[in-house]
Amino acid sequence: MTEAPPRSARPDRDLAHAVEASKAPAISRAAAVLRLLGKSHAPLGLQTIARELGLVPSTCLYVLRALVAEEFVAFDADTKRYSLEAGVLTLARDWLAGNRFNDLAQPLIDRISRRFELTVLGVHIVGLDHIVVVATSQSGTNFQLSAQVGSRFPALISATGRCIAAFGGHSDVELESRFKTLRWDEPPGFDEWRAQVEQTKRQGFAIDAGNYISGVTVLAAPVWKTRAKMSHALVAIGIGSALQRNGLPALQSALVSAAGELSNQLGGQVSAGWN
Amino acid sequence: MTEAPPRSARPDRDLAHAVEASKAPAISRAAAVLRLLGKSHAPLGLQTIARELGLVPSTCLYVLRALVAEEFVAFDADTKRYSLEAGVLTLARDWLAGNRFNDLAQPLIDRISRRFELTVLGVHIVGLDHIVVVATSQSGTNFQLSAQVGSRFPALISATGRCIAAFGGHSDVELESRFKTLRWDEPPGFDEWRAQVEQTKRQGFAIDAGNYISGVTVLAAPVWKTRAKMSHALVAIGIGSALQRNGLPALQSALVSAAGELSNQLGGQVSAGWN
DNA sequence: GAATTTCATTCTGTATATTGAACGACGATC
DNA sequence: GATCGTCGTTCAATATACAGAATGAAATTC
Repeated sequence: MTEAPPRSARPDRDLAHAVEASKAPAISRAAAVLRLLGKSHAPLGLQTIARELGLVPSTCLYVLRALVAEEFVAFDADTKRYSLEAGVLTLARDWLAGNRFNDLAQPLIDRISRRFELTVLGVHIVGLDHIVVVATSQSGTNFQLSAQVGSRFPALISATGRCIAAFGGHSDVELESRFKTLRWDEPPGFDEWRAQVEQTKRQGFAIDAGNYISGVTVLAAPVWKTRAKMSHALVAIGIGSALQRNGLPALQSALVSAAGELSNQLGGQVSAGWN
Repeated sequence: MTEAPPRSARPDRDLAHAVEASKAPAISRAAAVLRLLGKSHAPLGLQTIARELGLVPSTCLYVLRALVAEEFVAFDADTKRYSLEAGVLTLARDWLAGNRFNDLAQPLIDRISRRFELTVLGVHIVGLDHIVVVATSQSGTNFQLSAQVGSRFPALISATGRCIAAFGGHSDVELESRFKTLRWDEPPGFDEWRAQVEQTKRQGFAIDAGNYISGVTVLAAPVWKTRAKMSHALVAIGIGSALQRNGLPALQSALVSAAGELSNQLGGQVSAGWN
């Protein structure tokens, strides 16, 4: 009778692993809770959260209480439901304040966005497997291909991915294993992709012609914090057919030259700002 | 002999207290680390962080490692220094996505900002002692009085504070004790302030005429999520002398009417969005 | 409106996260 | 160029955060 079909069936094995390895498991749990609340489209109750993450309810309760006390999580005393609190905005502002890339990149991407009437992003390469959008600029005229600041993408996807593969200094075996996990609208074969990466090395920027999203062309140019380390990229996103007409070569050189300018500015002064 | 004079003299007694009371002290420590890194204008080393927060270095190291693993903290392997990582942006985006107030408020404050040529903010009331700026709109023409999204202020400061005092349902003793901790350019006396709060109750909005910042006038109108609970406020900020000329009464009614409209929209549908 | 499931929360013993000292390595100082 | 100070890191003992059962409250069902 009490059949209890497992609703979510996936009590977050990654979390279990992270908790096991860490010397501060409470922090892993807290991070998992925050991300779960972030993904959720509505406030969640204690049991739901615990079930979803594979946590013991009592432990989960203590985690939530601590997060509420720190103003990262909001608690509605009437409904007993939890959601993200505005405190997370403060951290984001602090990060942006200490980040020179954004201040320098914004005017450059604004200019390119206006001139070519498309969406331009600044992205930050975090770790070895993710990138985060940190600056955006959309031309009002185009029906905008929008991406919000804070969005995360797999490192190797689309044009940015080819840049990272070309300039990130990762081993071939690692590239191949990560490549297999990617989701594309129209996936390139691995050999085909390898060839495109090689071309990216030669020409200094990458193109994704409809692979990631059908009909959408993406350009990416690398930005170097130091000579050795590619830290960011500038990304232009437009409708493929429109781009062919409006002078792809001009966009390419504009993007590459802006990225180069940024690299110089970031590499120059070492002491102020740190990302 | 081992006198060990305390360098920073203030190893964060609040943190010590929070850790003591909590059943998940690691989370309090992690939050303190994040906030410290946020405030800092440069990456920090392990010892510096531990000293500043009154933590044992080894414990602090484990906290930092966990935060790095969760991509909330960046670690420079060369300099062994820690700073905030872009992962915090993702949480902020998630919060914004689940928040109907912002979407509804932005066009309204844009309109008021353009019409009266001043800075208009949407603020979120978090807990009993802080507000957070969640939306901003600056008129390009004025030399902008800027405030960034994510900025935190004491709940009772300036015009917003008078609104919270008037409509927040807090006890008089609590109001007085919190009032004493505030920092103003030109502090009002407590009795004077009480009278202004009473006036705010009657007229439905608040004015700060140069108290918080000399020469700057601030208006605030309350936004109600439910009949009982003031959850947000709309805030207009301008140069005092300019405001007197440009029709303060018109601004007042525009602000109050926008706040009322928001209250209706937020109170209406209960199920979508939650802040 | 009573019964029953589901929820949030408290409680207690134990596995373990935290502590403080010791280690090794780097950089500054004289 | 040797010494000293400071840094990041490891390790073993123990104070304690956490898992699981028990409790009470609140919906939900019949």
